[in-house]
Amino acid sequence: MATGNDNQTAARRHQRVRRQHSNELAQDYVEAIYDLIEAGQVARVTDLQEIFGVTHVSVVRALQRFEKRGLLDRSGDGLQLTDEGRKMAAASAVRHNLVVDFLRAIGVSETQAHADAEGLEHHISDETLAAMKRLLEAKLKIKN
Amino acid sequence: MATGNDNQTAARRHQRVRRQHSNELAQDYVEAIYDLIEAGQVARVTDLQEIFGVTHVSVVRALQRFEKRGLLDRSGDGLQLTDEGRKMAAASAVRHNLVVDFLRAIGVSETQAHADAEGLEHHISDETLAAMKRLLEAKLKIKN
DNA sequence: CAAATAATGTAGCACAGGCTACATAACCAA
DNA sequence: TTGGTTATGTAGCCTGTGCTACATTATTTG
Repeated sequence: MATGNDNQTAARRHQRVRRQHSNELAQDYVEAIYDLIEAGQVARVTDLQEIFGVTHVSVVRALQRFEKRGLLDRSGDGLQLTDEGRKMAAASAVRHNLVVDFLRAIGVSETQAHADAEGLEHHISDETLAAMKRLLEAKLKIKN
Repeated sequence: MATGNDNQTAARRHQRVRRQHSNELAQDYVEAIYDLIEAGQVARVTDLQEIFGVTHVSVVRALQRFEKRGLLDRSGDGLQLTDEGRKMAAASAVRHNLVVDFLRAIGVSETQAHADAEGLEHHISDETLAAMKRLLEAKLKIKN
């Protein structure tokens, strides 16, 4: 076919998805920490444990990895993001919000839009994001 | 906010994403095997190794797990799907194709649509899928 | 036929990301 | 002050999903 469905192309696509997976948790963590700080709270292990629905042990282990990766700083009282962590969080937030808005715009319920966005946001290319943004703006224009 | 952003809700969303992840590989495998068989080929370890871009060892280990889960049968010459495996493959294929068509419809390139669909298809709820289908049909109507 | 190649398998390692069980430390309350 | 509760940490286990290294078997080819 003309769809680029040879094995090599498929392999590249699957490798990309695996790369995306290995970044998902980090993005979710920095985003959660970012949101907590934005809300004027001190970001703690306990908060993350509740947000992600895992034990505090899983949170601590993840935070250790992410600290090593230079995304955050656990030396002080609450969790702090590094510049890189904040950058990643901001990018994730933009992506996340755009996906939610887009899903809402095509008629998905608030609840489901938020739920789906959680999984989808990590697998959307810049090109697709741009397409969603275009459609979102076009749709808004129609509504006015 | 009214978006259901309390911790418990967030936890449920993240737990759902983790469940989706634990099924992704199985879905990708049965879909690949299904496609090979549909194309009149004998599905072999080698094919999957090329399609997924991993070593044959990773394929063999994955196949062992999926055989235990009752999704496929490795007793014969080529790989065969069980009824359950075939059912999963068919469902995945429908989802996958709809996502590709939808992305194409909103202006994403063929190449990128196929690439993104690979990651997205596992995280889309029935509700969102239905919304995409509606928009797809509406768009087609406009085009005619 | 003998040697190379392809296909498949096993052994054993690494890392991510879950978990329980157990140890502290700090704080709060009777 | 002593005894629970909360927050955080470590030790150590499991599973999934990658990997390399090393068989084995079948097929192909000089």
